Order: sequence, then structure tokens, then C-alpha cells
Amino acid sequence: MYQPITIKDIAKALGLSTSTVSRALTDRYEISVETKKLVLEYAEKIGYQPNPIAQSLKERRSHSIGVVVCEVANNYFSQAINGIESIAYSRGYHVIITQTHESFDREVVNVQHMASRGVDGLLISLSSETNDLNHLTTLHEKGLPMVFFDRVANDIETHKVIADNYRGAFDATEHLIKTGSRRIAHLTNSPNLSITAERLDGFKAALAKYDVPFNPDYLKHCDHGGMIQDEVEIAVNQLLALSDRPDAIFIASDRLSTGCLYTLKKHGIKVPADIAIAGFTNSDVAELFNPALTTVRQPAFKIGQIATEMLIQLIESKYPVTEFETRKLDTELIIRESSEHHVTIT
Amino acid sequence: MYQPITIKDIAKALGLSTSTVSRALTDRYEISVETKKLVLEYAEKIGYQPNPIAQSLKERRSHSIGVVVCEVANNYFSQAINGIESIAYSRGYHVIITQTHESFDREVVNVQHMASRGVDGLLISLSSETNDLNHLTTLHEKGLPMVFFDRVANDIETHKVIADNYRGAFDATEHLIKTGSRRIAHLTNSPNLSITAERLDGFKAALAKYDVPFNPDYLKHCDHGGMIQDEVEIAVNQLLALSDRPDAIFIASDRLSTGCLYTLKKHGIKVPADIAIAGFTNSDVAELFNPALTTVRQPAFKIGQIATEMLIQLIESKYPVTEFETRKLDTELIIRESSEHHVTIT
DNA sequence: TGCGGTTATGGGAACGATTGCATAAATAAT
DNA sequence: ATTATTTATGCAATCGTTCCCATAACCGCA
Repeated sequence: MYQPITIKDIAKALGLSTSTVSRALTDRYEISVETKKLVLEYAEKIGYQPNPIAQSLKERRSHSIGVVVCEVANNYFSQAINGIESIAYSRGYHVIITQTHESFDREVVNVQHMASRGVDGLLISLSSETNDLNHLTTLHEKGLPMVFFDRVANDIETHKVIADNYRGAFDATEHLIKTGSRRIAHLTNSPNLSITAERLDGFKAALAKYDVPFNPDYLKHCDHGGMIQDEVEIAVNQLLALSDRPDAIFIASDRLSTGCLYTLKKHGIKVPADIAIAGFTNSDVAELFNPALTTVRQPAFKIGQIATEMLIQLIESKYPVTEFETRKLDTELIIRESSEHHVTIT
Repeated sequence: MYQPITIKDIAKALGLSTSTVSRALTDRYEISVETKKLVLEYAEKIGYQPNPIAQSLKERRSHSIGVVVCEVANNYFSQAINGIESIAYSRGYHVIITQTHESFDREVVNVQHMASRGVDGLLISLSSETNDLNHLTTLHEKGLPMVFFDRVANDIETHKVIADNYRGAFDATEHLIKTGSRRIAHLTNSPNLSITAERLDGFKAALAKYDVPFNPDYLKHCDHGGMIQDEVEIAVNQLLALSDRPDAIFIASDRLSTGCLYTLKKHGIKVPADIAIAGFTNSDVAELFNPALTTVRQPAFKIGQIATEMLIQLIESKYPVTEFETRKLDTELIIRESSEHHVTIT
């Protein structure tokens, strides 16, 4: 197979000991200038590359951070990953991405693998199936640094970065109310997720503000977060079958939004004429949709960046960190056609 | 920091040597049944997990494969990655994903890092900036297994998996011609990429078949593959400014398709009434677009799977492989509104 | 009783890099 | 001239596993 150059090869070639070579390469003060130069030049010449595996074993750290998301094929997460990478690379860390596909088992396997593979820290957004946090608490207690983003674990004390889901949901719902909707349904994710509760609270608060009663029939959870199209379709069908059919749907996630639009299209329901739509999504093609979609957009890139900065701070901290912070970033409501069926009332 | 259980701990606790423990854990014939049972049970009890870093160092393999794509936020690649993971996990490999963002430098860094990090093999789709293959040939010559998919390197002899780009482009172009377009432009990727040439050939062949002359003014390359919106906008604007403005555009990639639609929308150009559109994309929301997009879809998941199978075959082969294969998979033309402005002629 | 053969185990050297602790040589201080 | 100090280098242990090579205990057979 293929045999890279080691520190030994350099030592042998130059008649030095491996320790001297190692120290010369890491530019230590004990080594004479000439030796350093000799070693450096030779290493350069034969293309020496330190073996990170051996370094990891010795130093007990890998300069890599693990990322757990449900899917990279999701605009929010792919943007967050870009944010993560932008910081990680500039700080000398490599990024290992894993997907749970919203499966709890996959999450456990991925987290465990990355931990044993020696990542220095973990950036986690929980899967919608997860309500048991044992795989994380054990690692957390052992001192593995972790930062949650978006879908956070309330019971684990560490840094967290989220969008202002309450506010985002509130704004979107308020907008639907202001454009004349009253029978507003909420299509949302698994109740396990932190974002689900936060968005539901914002939704309810907006209803309350305008004295619109909350109707439990209008609340539909999709436990797999829209990974299974049938699930979305059933939920939407149930909404459509109600005697008091909703005149608007506020949707809590990316996949649910597209799934819902598909179903409505299938039924020939006109958006926004029959039903208005507004939803959380970071899609950058929402404007090209038919109709262009009113969206709540999260600062995903920024969230990824901040989470990574926090994680690296934890990793590099000399003392165990005991003060933890939850950063909340503003969302942005982008009003387009899908919500504009009614006249604006103020 | 955090101190996992090692084979030594087990050995000490059980009064055995590390060798015996190691052998018991790997179920070797030399170890007595009782000892094995003892070790296995104790290991289970205290939650022993072998250290993959130490194993990698010793075995000189990591049971992980590296993936190089331009962007995970691209439907084609995220689907391909899902295919890759599906095979890799079932065969006991882990997957490390890196993004080039269409940058050559990023590609070099990522490839080098993964190689030195000890991946057992590489799955590569080249960046649009890449036309120097040195970073890959050196590794290839050293015997690092690699398989290309989608954007392949013609000069490196190894397995490759691609869609039938020629045929896909031919079909889409033919469809545009059959629905009455004659002045068909082609908006495409960097000329560096294999897919660019293949699709262009298919495009030209379809024109030739129907005696439509090829007009070089109608061919626009975007060297950054649509990563830079301006680039797309300029290209589209140039097409629109032509005295003999095209009545259709055949678009060679995902990002270019959305970028082009944006630009057309901005100019208030009606699709398909003014200009018909058909394009390569694996978006699963193409149907929700306004208008619903006629697309050439690639079997991305399958391509990822096959590439991974081939790579694992290379990795696990006892003898150096010298016979290489290029697998070509069929694309699928999905006709929707964006191409239907004219009556069908046969 | 002694020898070849099996069976089960331990010792210790790898893998590649780092690092505390010698040690040798050169220089400075007395 | 002798001791102390600096400077430059090497030895060997370490990280967690694996695996080659002993070795010890036991068996059967002559």
C-alpha cells in the first residue's frame, strides 16, 4: 500500500535522533539554528507531512469537531454548516459532518463514533425522534465539550445557539392575522424538539394578542419532521377535512412547507386565495415558488459561526467552564405572495 | 479531560495481559472459552470501547472514506451523499464529507487533509476551478484508492460513475426543439468540467439532428458554476441583449437553473411564453416552481451507491486493480410547464 | 521417563509523534 | 584549573492496539 514519510526517515537520513527532528520541526528553542534549518529543508524537500493519527493518539486531541444534523439536504443546515466550516477552518479545526435523518438510533451511533474517533467537541442539533439524552449526558459528564444549535437539549447545561423561534412564529402568525386570516392552522414538527415548543408558544401568543381562540384541531405534529411525505399529507388532509377548514397555515419547518405545498397543489387548492401560507424555511428559492412563499428565515450561517466559536472556546479553555450562555438571534419575516390573499387590516 | 477505558484497564482488573485481552476481544482461536467469556463480560460491564485512533495507527487504515463535493447544499450532491452513506455504513465505513465551494485551493487542502488523516479511499467530484490534477495524481500513484463521480478526471485511470450526460442533454434539447424552440441557448458550467463537455456534445447533437445551426453566441459558461449570482446574471443578460434573442435556454446545472430563473423573473420575462426553460437539476421542489420546471434528473442516490461500492472494492482488493470501469447511468427527463410554450411538432 | 505436540497465556516490539530526563560538549565563572 | 552553567542532542517512555515470538502447562505416546 502507500507509505508516507515519517520523522524516522528524516532522522535516519540526517543522522539525528527522532527527538531532535521532532523538536526542530516544532521549532523548539533547544535546537540549534543550523540543525533546524537542515531538518526543515530536508523535510520540505522530501515532502514530509506529520501523521495526524499518531499526533491524535499522543496529544489526545484531533483538532476536529463533529457535527450532528438531521440532513445536509436542508437549506437551514447546509447554511449552518457553511458557517461552522468558515470558523472551524480559520481556527485550524476540521469538520466532520454526520446525518441522523431524524432517527434516534442514527444519532446515537454517530455521536458515539465521533466521540470514540476523538473529536475535540460536538456541535449538535437533535433529531426529531430524540427524547432520551443518555448518549449525550454520559459524554457531557465525561467532559466532552458540546454546543447545541437550533434543536437544543434543555436538560444539558452547555452553550446553546438558537434563533428567536418565539418571535419568528409570533411575527408570521401576526402577519397572517393582519392579512385577514382567522382560522389559522399550525403544521409543526415532533413535540420532542425545543423549536416545536418555542414556535408553538409564539403562534399562540400572536393568536392571543388578537383574541383569536386557539383551536387544538388546527395543530398538527409530524413526528418525522416531514422526512416521510405521507405523514405530511395525512396531516394536511386532516386539516382540509375539518368542517371549519383553516384559511391559513403557519408551517414550522422547511420540509413541512414543501410537503404541505405539494399536498395543497395535489388537491387543487389555491394559495393564497383559498388558504394562505407562511412558514419557517431557509430555502433561497422560496421566491421562485408558485406562489412565492412568505417565510421566516433564520440566520443559519451566523448561528453556525457562533456555535463554532463557542465550542472552540470550550475546547481550548484551560479550566472547566461553568458559566453557560444561550444566544438567541433574530429571525426575518419575508413577506411574499403566499400570505397575501386578504386585505391588510390594522 | 476525559479518560476512556482501555484494554490495559481490563487486563489489570482481570489479572491478564493486554495481549490476551486483545485476542479475547477479537475472538481469536487461541483463547479459551472461559477467558473469552470473562473478558467479554467485563468489557461489556465497564463499557469498553476500542480506540479507533490507536487502531488506525496500528492497522494503517481508518475504515473511513473521504468525500469531496463542491457543496452539500446542492440537491444532486446531498442525494449522492445519502447513497454513499447507505453503502458505506452497511460495509462498516464512516464517511467524511468536505466541500470545495468550487474552489481549487479548497479542493487541494481537503484532499490532502483527508489523505494524511488516513482515509482508506476517496470519492471525488471535481470543483469547477480544477484543471490541475497534481494533488490527485500524486496520491493516486502512491496507491490511494479513489473513485470519481459526476465531475470526473479524464486523465486519471480509475473507476468512474457518471450519468449519461450526453443523452440527458440530448433529450432535453430535443424536447425543446420538438415544442417549437429554434433559438436555443445553452447556459453551462466551467469548461474545465467533464460534465460540461458531455452536455454540450449532447446539446449540439440534438441541434444537428434537427438541422438547427449551433450559434456560439448562445453558449454561455459560468466558471464558478453559479456560486456567484452575478456571473449568472451577466450571462443571462447577455443572452437577453442579443438581437436574435433566444426563445429557449437549456441549462446545465442546478444552481444555474435557479440563478437563471431569478434573472428572468427580475426582467419580467414570462416563462415559458417568452422563453422556454429546461435544465439539469435534482431539486425535488422543481414542481413547485413558477412555472414548474422541466428537468433532467440524475440518479444521484444510485450514483453515490455505485461509486462507494467500487471504492470499497478497490480498498479491499488484495492485489492492485488494473482494470477500471466507467459506469454510465440513465438520466430522466421530466417535462413540466417551463418548456411548454409552443405546440408540439413531430 | 522423556519427547513431540497441543493449548493458553504473557512479554514486548511495533505504529508515528512528543517530551521529561539524561548527558555530552562547549562556554562562563570562580 | 576546577566547577557551574549553558547549549544541543539522544534515550526511552508514552498514547492504545495488535501481533510475533516465547513459554508454561498439560497431554499422549513410545
